[in-house]
Amino acid sequence: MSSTRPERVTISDIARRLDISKASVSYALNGRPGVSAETRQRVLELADELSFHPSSAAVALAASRSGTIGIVIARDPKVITAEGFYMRTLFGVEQYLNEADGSLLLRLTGENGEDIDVYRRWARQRRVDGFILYDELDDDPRIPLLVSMGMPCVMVTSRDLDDHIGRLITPELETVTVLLDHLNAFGHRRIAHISGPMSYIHERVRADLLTREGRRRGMRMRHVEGSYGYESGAERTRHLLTLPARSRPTALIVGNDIMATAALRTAGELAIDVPGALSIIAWDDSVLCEVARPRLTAMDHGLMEKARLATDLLFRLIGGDTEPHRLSPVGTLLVRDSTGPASS
Amino acid sequence: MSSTRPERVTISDIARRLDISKASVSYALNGRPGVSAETRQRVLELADELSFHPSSAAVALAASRSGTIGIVIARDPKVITAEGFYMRTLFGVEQYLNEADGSLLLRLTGENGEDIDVYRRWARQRRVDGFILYDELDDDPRIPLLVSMGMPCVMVTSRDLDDHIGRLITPELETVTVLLDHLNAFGHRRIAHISGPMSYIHERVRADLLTREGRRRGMRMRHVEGSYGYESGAERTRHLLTLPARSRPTALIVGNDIMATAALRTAGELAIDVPGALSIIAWDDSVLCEVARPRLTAMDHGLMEKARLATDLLFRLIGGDTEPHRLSPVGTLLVRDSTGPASS
DNA sequence: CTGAAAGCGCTTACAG
DNA sequence: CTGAAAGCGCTTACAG
Repeated sequence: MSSTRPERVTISDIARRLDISKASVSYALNGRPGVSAETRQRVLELADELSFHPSSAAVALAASRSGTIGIVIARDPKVITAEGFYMRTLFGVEQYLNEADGSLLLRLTGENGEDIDVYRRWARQRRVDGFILYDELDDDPRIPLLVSMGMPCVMVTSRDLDDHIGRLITPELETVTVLLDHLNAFGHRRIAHISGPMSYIHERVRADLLTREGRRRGMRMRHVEGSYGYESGAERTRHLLTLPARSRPTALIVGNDIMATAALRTAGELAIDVPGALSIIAWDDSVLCEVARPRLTAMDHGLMEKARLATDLLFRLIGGDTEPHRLSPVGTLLVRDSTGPASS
Repeated sequence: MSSTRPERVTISDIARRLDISKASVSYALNGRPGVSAETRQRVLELADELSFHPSSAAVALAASRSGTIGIVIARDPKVITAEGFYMRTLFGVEQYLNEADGSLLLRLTGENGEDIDVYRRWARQRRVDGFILYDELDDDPRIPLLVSMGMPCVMVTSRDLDDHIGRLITPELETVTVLLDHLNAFGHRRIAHISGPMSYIHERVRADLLTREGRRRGMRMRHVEGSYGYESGAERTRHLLTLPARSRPTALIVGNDIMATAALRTAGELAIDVPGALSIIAWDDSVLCEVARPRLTAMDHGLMEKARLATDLLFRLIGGDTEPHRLSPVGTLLVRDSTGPASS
């Protein structure tokens, strides 16, 4: 490819040119004690001049840390590319990494459990220093696996469990409260929740809280499970909106932006006015929600900030911190045009 | 975090237990000649039993290849999270990587040129074996930088240049032909192109080809530059649709899905019927196009397949291949509801 | 504050 | 076919 020889600059080169030991160069470069201020200065200058960057492999091998974290996403490509959820999340992670000079090893697998092998391999290979985990499952197999290998990890989840992994916990009750209060103020009494797959802990937590808190407010709550996909959202909505008038919901809380968009379209096809005859809320905001007509009321969960917090927590754990749980901030309801007074 | 000691298994362990040399273990594991079939077999079995995975750092250091490729995306987070372009692309890369057992180091930077530092650092650190580059610029600074460091790279681009880096070239002429023929068949004579930033080579190539090929067909072509963002798409559309009737376009070719959605909305606001009075084509397909009403006619460029090809090409280059240019397949026009016969 | 040395876990000529 | 040995480029006790 290239005619120029890519001459590697190593700490040996720097040591030789400065006539000091490699150890001193290393100490100077890493800001460790053990060198005089003057020596440190000279090393830093020469390193800069030669635009020296340490071999990541050598550092990783010697110090047994790679400076990189891993994220493995096991989701249907179709949904994931449409949702924007993960892209925002990745951006948040990257913002942190850009400052901390860490890096991200990313793997997108299908949803057939191939992910677990990737975790095992990366951990064994010491390719990463730790993982951020999403989409917690019941008896999630990743947790015992990674714990047994001594791999630090942070689960971004809705459940607070004392299992000694890091957890960034989404305060779902607060979200549920915001949503229900919003609908309550509009006088809605019959509310349906179209969730994502109940195999995800966070969906179960949301469904449970929604049911409990809705009933506490005297609402009639109904829950149906969706898959996050467009078709599934459309189908569930059609089912709900063709129920007998007296049990038909006047408001829909929909698990993601795609299904919420589907719900909106389906209402349109059934000639049901939104928000006149039906209110719709999307659990996650995105361009889809902005661009829909009427624009969809949605929760902004501050995904980038959340991801940044998760990354920070993981780096602390890797650094030896022992306080692994943290609460992520409450989101904001973006009240747009798809919610209004109850009709019946 | 964990109470269990994560006992590393190394090739020394395997060598000791089998009473052979580390070299033999290495040869056996890597499928190299130099060991008897029987020894190889025993090594493989024991490795499997101990679920041995070589330290990636040690391999990288000794063999000076990391098995990972780098992608640095320098784009506005807002656009990137909405577009779905990159998420599809990443999925294509990952599909290849899942099979080739490679990995992806990903960095999302802003668009202020911070990316170049990341390229330099990763190359110097030998963190990656090569890069896939997107969004080629005029006199793109990444090319001389990476070439001078002997870093293999593949530019996914629209321009065929003989500069000895890998290039996966999109056949833009074919796309332009498909789009114009489609509009031509509907009798459109006045066509406007809302492009992305002209600083990108691919946008320039498209604008030039569109102008040339349109004129060759006797069409009146007009080009305006957008930013890929929603507002920009809306603003440009408003401008075009409020031109005097005789120069007002009857069809819009819009540089991405977001701006196309904006164009559709804006037409709606101006009470211009789509496709009755105006046809709209999106350059890139996405859920946004599917979900819009009317559904947007759009090009499906087979982004996943393209990304897979790019990754394959890069791996070949890393492996020493010397045929760095390749054509990516032509896309398909998804004819939906936003295009129809010209009105005037 | 500084240097000599061992070691991280592999790969790769080089001899047998 | 097999083994002993050097080396990849760092870090990190350990002595001075």
